[in-house]
Amino acid sequence: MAVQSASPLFLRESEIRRGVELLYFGYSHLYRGIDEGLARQGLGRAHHRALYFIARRPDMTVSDLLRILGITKQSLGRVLNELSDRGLVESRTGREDRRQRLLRLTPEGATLEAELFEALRSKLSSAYAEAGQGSVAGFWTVLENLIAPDERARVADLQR
Amino acid sequence: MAVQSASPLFLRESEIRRGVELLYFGYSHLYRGIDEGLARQGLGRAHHRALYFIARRPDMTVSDLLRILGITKQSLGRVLNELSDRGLVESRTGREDRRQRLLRLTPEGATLEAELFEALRSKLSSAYAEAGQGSVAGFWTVLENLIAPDERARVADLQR
DNA sequence: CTATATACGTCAACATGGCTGTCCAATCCG
DNA sequence: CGGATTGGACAGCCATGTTGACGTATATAG
Repeated sequence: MAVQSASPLFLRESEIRRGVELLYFGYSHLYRGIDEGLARQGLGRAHHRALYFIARRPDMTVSDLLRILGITKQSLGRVLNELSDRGLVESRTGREDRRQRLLRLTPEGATLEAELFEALRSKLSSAYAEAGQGSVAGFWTVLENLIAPDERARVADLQR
Repeated sequence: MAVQSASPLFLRESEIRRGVELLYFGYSHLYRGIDEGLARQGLGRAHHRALYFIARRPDMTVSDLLRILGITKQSLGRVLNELSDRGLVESRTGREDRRQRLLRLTPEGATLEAELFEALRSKLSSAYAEAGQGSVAGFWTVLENLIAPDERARVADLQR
């Protein structure tokens, strides 16, 4: 076996590990700033995820949010109760189907979400700017292909 | 205000939200398969991260691993104890500095890590293949720029 | 109208994996 | 020698996920 041979297998593994590591550290870095803002409100990342998607799709139903987050009803229930206790989220009964609860941010919730989003925005937009538009397109393409086909529709649906 | 105007601000926010969402769902999907293999051993993601980096850099010291993972000594201690109880990781005393413990996978640990890596590899490599080489380069570039400058050196150091 | 399915909420118990604070032993180095 | 560093350990707490079991309101099919 050749020492450090540039075999396809070796190259492939190295490329994969690079992707794994960049995703891990990039993801970690993106959320590092958020945690501080959340802690000031006594909230955690789970609350942020709910706030984020409710901001993104006002009047989303509970079950839609459950499907997006991929957690159990009980876990989400706790989070939504805490958010509504703090007056950040409110829900109204659905007009067509009165079993549904349509979720919305209150003005206070919208303000908090905007503040947290700003932390994400500043980090991602400077990464976009330094990388250039072509790289951003590649970044999106790889990630889209990483998502399971059956989930892709749900994710794409979020962007209009 | 024009309906759906292509204002720079609107475009920027939409591009940022797209990145946030793709990162979240892509990252989630990448690790979904891993959890099952880990559960069979009674291990969690925290164990996998330790296994992964020890595999990547054999003879890494405990404090190097702490810096990479960004967790506390106590949290890592629990994980390392569980891994060494199961015979997956072993440590030897450093040659130069005898206070250091150099971490290594046992053959069993290496086998498990390889099996878990295979799950990552199959998902990421098919995303790479579908996206194409140009997109992969962009994917790497954006993520590298997303990592804080002071962390970049540590991450780059992992890839040789 | 009745039966069944769905959407949502809730109680209880438990696991994982972070955290803080504190203390200690071995070792290195000036 | 004495202070700094590396690593390990004990105790307790918190956030956020899990299962399982139930209950209520509403929709919908037969």
